[in-house]
Amino acid sequence: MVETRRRQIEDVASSLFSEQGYAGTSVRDIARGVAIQGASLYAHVASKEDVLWAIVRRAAGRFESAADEAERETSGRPVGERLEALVRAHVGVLTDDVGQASVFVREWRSLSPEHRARIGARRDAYENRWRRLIAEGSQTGVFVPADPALAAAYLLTALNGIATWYRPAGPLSPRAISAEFVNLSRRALAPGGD
Amino acid sequence: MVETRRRQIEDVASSLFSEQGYAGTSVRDIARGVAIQGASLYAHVASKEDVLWAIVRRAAGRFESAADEAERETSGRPVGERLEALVRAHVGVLTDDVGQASVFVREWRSLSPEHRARIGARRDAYENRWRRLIAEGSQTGVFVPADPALAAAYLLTALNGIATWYRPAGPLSPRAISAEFVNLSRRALAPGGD
DNA sequence: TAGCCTGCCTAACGAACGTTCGGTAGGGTC
DNA sequence: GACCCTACCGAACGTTCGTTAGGCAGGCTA
Repeated sequence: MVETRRRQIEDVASSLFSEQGYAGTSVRDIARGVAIQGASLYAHVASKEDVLWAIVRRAAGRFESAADEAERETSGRPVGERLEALVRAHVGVLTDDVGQASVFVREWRSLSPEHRARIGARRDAYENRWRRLIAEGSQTGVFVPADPALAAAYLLTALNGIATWYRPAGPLSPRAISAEFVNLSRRALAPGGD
Repeated sequence: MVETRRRQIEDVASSLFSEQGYAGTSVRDIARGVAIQGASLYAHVASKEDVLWAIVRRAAGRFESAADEAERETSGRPVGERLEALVRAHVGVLTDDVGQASVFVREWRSLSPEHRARIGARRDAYENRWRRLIAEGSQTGVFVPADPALAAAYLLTALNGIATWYRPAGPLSPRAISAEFVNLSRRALAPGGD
């Protein structure tokens, strides 16, 4: 029950943080979401920032292992397919738990300096995967010549935008979004258009 | 001096809000930025939210009039050129005042319900310009067939991402960013690639 | 039955929050 | 010299913040 409670707190905090931001959410708000008193939260949690850190860390892990799997599955395949798998994995993580993902995308600035640095390094490493892939495609002529850093930023923020508007109850299925965004992303880098 | 002071307050608030968020910035933080006491702010400002509202409203106006001008200048031209002008205008507003633009992009959720509704309507109208253009291009075969709503969301959030990482002192000039992002955006919608 | 552990409570802490108030220094107007 | 206005001050308001402390009910273990 302890671990369940802790998870429940993180889930409630995820959606509150994603709706109102970290600074805009009080400890008592979170507690209300799990139907206990604010002070009682501290039986399960070290601090408010500890909750944010747990959410962000877990979300980062999900992005990383999804990308790991995508790269493993498409290892040795053409660059275009590897990019497509990466896009699909990223969108999948986003739509799988929007609350958590949008906290990861938007609220990492609210972490303590130490945690922010730690997560910043992981974000850089993750973004570097995209840059490397784009650079490889550019050099081999499969992609249009593009600044890998700029193109990666373009793609990643385009995808991350999903976190701001996607709602599971909405009209668009994760599959439909993924398909369309894969097409847009592949074409953005594909030579020949125009 | 009154009007200057007010503008000075909004400028300081812009950068603070964009760095720490609206909820994470105190009235006394803003006051410190203009070297007066927190209470003295209220000689120039009705409330904290009033400052945010002024910033957001002004930023919205800048996006709108930049798009107006872009559409006026390219009226009657091919869809591809009109989209390019729209992208260029949007990126220009973003890089012209990153602080203000990123407050507009990220912090409109912190507005009061009334103001949030007002700005939401303007955001919708702005996004509709993009959708219409994309729909026109899709129907005439100039662009690839795409869901205009999804494609507009993709493009706009890709561009808006600039607000999160662009710094005037950084290595990338607004012109270079604009050129690259115009290319990526045009190609994303152009048929023929892959 | 005694004792302990878990999970929550109420009460309270000091600090910070947005905002209001009365006052005052200094310059411009009559 | 009397007056007023602008721009700011320090003090304080009531509220909320994150967090700590001590206690109590109820189930598990001995």
